[in-house]
Amino acid sequence: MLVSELAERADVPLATVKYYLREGLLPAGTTTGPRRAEYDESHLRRLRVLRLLREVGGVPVTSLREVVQALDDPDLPVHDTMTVVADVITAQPEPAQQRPESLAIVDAVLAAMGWDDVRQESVDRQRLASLVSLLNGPGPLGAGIEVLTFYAQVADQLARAEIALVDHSAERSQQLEQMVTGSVVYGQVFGLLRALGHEHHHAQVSREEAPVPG
Amino acid sequence: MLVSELAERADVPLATVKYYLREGLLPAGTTTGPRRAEYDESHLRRLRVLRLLREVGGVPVTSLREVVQALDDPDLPVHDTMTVVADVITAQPEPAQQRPESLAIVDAVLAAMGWDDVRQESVDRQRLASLVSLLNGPGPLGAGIEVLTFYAQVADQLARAEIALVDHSAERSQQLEQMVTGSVVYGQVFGLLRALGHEHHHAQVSREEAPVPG
DNA sequence: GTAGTAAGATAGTGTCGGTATCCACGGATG
DNA sequence: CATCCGTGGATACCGACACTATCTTACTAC
Repeated sequence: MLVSELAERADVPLATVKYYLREGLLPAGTTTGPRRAEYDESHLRRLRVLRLLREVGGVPVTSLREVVQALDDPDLPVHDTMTVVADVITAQPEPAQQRPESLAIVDAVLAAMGWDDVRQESVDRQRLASLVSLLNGPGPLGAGIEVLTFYAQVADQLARAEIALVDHSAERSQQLEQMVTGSVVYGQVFGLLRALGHEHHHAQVSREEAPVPG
Repeated sequence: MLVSELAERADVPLATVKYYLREGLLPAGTTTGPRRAEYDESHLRRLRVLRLLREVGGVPVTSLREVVQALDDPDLPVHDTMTVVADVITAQPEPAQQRPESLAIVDAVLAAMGWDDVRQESVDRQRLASLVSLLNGPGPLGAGIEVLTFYAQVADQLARAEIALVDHSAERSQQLEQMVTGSVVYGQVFGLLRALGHEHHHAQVSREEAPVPG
């Protein structure tokens, strides 16, 4: 297919597709003439993944470049590719200084969960420590090992189920595509369900506290 | 305290504090002279909440204005304030057209959970329907009622616990502050824990699939 | 008095994620 | 065979966003 068809099928403005091509997020089509190039289904799938990460996940374009680099290296094992992706797709730049004990708290939670396959250098581990610092700073909140471990136990249910759902017999690119998009989209889905749960349960306790007169 | 001290205590650039004042996110201090104004602890708390929503939650400044409007209306009951906030703080503009059956799927999940106190007009309900549309569109994913209900059950554990932790005897502003910031920060915390769980469990199955030789 | 800084207003800056324009030309169309 | 639409490719431009810098006036502490 031609680039205009690619854009139309993915429901993305043509100018944006050209932009992604420029940025190296989308591999060039096979040139069939001086002003002609052909794109195939793999381009379409890639484009859909990119838009999903951008629009649903809010992943910045510069991070997308790192994602595609990992995805496009056929010799990188699936798991290693996923760690690269994981380090990059979770929101927020926030470097933020952190109090020293926060990493220890995080590691205690990881130990309590038996999550001993989390890399020491995982960016998410650092980011979590930053958040823990923030929580234990000034303010009404606070994050002890018990609370965090409760959260981790709930997260574990999700993580287990989601990993179990991946078809490990499928080929590399399929697995990765599924895990990357699923991780982002279902992350949002869960967040929304949590918010809806808040709304329901808070309505319940509000009614108990202040019952309608009569 | 003077504005410069306020800025310093919250660890926010003075220019940014002035910007928030201009934008009406932060109420003006009490004027004590033509070029003098006093700020108090409530300003400091407000400023901390604002920064947290911005930096951790990624909430845009325009949405922050709606948040403070709701927070600053002392006659708005806590629960109604929270619904206003909930409609505004969950990420993404994404209007996105949706296939008609998606809302029905979402409502079936809500019914299965007994979440009958979710408002019909909840923005998150709509957003979730958009995501479901996306999931059931082209691509390797797909979201049936069963899967979504599983997610909702996990989310329910979090939502219940989080609502239960709120001190409902505290005064309005305290409750709201705690719920708003907690909802945002712990949302991030959970997301990170989920990612770390993915990393661990995926490492596990990867090792099983391709055991080290020897 | 005089140096320092406050408040308040106005204008400017950098980044991000696209859009728009332009060009030269090849393939489809009549 | 003439035309003209649309292509690939390059470059320039744009609007939103969240600040940031400057400038002015005047009080206040020394």
